[in-house]
Amino acid sequence: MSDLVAPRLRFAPSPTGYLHVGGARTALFNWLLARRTGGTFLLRIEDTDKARSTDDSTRAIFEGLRWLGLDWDEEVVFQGANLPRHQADAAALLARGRAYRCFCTPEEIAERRAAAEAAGGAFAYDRRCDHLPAAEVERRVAAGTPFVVRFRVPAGETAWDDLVHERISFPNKDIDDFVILRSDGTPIYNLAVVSDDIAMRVTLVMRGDDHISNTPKQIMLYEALGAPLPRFAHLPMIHGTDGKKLSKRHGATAVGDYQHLGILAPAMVNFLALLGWSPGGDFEEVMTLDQLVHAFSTDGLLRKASVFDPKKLEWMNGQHLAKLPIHEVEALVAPHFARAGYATVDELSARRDWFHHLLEQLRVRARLVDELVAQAAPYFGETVAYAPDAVAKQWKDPAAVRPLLAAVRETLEAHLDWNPVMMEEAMRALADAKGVGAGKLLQPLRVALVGTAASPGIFDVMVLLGRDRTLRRIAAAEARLAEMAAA
RNA sequence: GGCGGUAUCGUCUAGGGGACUAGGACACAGCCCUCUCAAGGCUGGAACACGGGUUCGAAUCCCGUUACCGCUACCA
Repeated sequence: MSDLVAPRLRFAPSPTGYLHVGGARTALFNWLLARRTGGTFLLRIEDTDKARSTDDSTRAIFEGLRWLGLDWDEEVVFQGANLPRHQADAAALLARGRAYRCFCTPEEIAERRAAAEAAGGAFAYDRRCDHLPAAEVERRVAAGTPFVVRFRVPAGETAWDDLVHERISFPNKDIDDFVILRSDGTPIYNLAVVSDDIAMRVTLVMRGDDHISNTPKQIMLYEALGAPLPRFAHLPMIHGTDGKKLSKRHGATAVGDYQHLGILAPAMVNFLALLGWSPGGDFEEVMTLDQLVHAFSTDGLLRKASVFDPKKLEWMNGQHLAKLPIHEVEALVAPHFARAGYATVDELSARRDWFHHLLEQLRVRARLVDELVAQAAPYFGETVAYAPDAVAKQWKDPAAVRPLLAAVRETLEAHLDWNPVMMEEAMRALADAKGVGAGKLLQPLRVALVGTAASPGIFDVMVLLGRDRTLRRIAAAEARLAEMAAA
């Protein structure tokens, strides 16, 4: 890592779907290293596959990165715009004799491949077009015969010192003379990537380890093009709970899915950072983006694929929800409250002290923003919905509960000073006077106030609700209990 | 099939020859706290894939086996 001085890194997704958690993690590591070392983080959209690339996907990638807080340096590069250079590089390779035209049709290749496989062997292009006399090649080109350009793989071995795997090497004999330019003149992935990485002066290529077998081909291309080699770092994959590559079968796989599920961006980033990387030793797992930047190093990169555990992500989210400065939580969740129809963001900020108090009470009890929003319902509006299970348990004997709640209401009505200490003293005194435990009073009261069996401390609930609304809700509960007793 | 990669609790991981009766976190179970639910604290069960080496000594080094993953396109 000591030789990584201000590296130029890039994240190069193809816009054929939403920003996947695996891609997000790759982007994150590139970004983290760039920010840690004072390097540069570039973004390139690999849209050369026109059939599968969409503008929607491109937008989703931008939005996903922005949501995570991963900002990129310099202008976004669209690979499709570099077609002329890709073709020029292919032509240069042809001119230098490092590549050759191949007139074999896709059908012929497929046939030979099938035959080789039927014979139990592996197919390898036999270089027959490389042996064509120059005059014959000229004749076919002049005649307009379609051709692809193949790279002539030299003899020997191709190896590199991977930042995560150390030395990896491939005997060149196992690598086919791969196509670099299609018959329609467009470049194949490996050529486009190398051409662009050279043009963008990328010095460290950090990507998924599914690219390991592309790497020797790319290294040969760099050498043939006379360009300096970048360093390579191949990150392990992220798998689903069943150990298989993450896919829709595993539920949410796009970062946008988690955003909508109520995961906070800092939690998502924190969770992703710890998949395939570790600061080493004993460390606090809950970290801010800033702490991640300071702790990040390629030394901590792991080789083993990891399993994406949604349970731990939720836990992580709960941790961030509970630890973030309250104003940040407000900014993050207020829009969700607005969407739930409770109040507008402006209305909430107009009652900021109250809202912060509410969030303080709710945030340790929720893991997802959606849960928090759902739990906030009783604090907005006049009425509450009584949950059947809570009613069945705490209002089991309506005839006995009603007078208790009436006594609670009367006691509270006698106090004008609406503070939790006073209320608690009064309630405990009342329980004593009635000869019951505090729970016998407070649990039915909780149902009356929020409609559920679980909530923040009941005295905080009353403060949050306010004196008048609290008293009205108790009265409403008494009425309801009277109906139940009569039924 | 060929080539490449990987292998520590169910999961994320610490570990770089003796400090390992293998540590932490998530999840799970129990207890404490307590007006409920969370949060928090404590406790518990739970792993070095297998077989050979090397060494006085191996989770750590080497080889093999097995399993899993990736690549093997005129996809990226």
